[in-house]
Amino acid sequence: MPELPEVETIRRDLLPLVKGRSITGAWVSEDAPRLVQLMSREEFARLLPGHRIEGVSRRGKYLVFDLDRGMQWVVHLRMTGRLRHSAAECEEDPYLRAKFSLDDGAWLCFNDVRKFGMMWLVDDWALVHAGLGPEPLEAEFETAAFAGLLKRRSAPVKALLLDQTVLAGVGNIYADEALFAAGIDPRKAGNKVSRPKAARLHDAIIEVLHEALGDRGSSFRDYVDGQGNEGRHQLKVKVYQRTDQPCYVCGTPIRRVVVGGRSTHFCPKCQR
DNA sequence: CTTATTCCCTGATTGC
DNA sequence: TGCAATCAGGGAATAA
Repeated sequence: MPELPEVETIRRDLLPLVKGRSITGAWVSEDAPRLVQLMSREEFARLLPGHRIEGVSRRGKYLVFDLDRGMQWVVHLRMTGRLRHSAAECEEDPYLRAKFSLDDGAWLCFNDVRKFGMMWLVDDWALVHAGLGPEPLEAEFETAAFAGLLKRRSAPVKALLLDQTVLAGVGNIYADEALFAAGIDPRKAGNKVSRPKAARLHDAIIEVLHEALGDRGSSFRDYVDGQGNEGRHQLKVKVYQRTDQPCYVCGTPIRRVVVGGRSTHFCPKCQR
């Protein structure tokens, strides 16, 4: 489940390894019919080689390879996608959905068990991410605007944190963790969250994402970084997937409910 | 416009 | 132990 900290870790890993490299070959498995968006996988594999990678950036959970001639190669890992740098050919793997050779002999290997991952080759990637909300770790994520947005919505605050148009990059793990840190019941309607609580949630989101980034992300199931190594933050979560285990603050068993169609973990005593 | 639900996909987990 | 049902979840599509 790569969210902002995981995608950012991959970006930082890959940047020095691929910057300045040219793509010499591309292969997409015919068993991944939905991987390439907006064009056929054949066209994608034909058009990508020859491009030079000038940088690697990120927007929300989207990883973006900035190419020459104004093109962008955009990757979304969704649930189980992994994008790894390999000094040699990608190893044999039944879930390898695509691979890309570079001009220094290295490869980028895209592995995705559940085939939810997506890629685009575009010349105006704003079209792909149109409507994404602010970047939570940038100054554009403002307390007042965030609190105002919550005030205008009646959906559960947890569902709003998962809405990428509200803010970009938060998924199920960090939504639960931020709500715990702010002491807010995830089921509470956005417009019932007080201004001070909304401000606290705003700060908690930033803090939780920063901490997870420092731990190179959370590896609960499938996530690995750009070199194939696990993160460490799964060892430090306070509520996510801790159903029935005691709250670290008050000892009350952590509860699991479904909010916005997603499993949600919270402390019924610390979060009201 | 909003919110809620379904779908995609397959390995891991749970229940009998 | 075996096998079917359920779970996991990001985001698009659909329904209301």
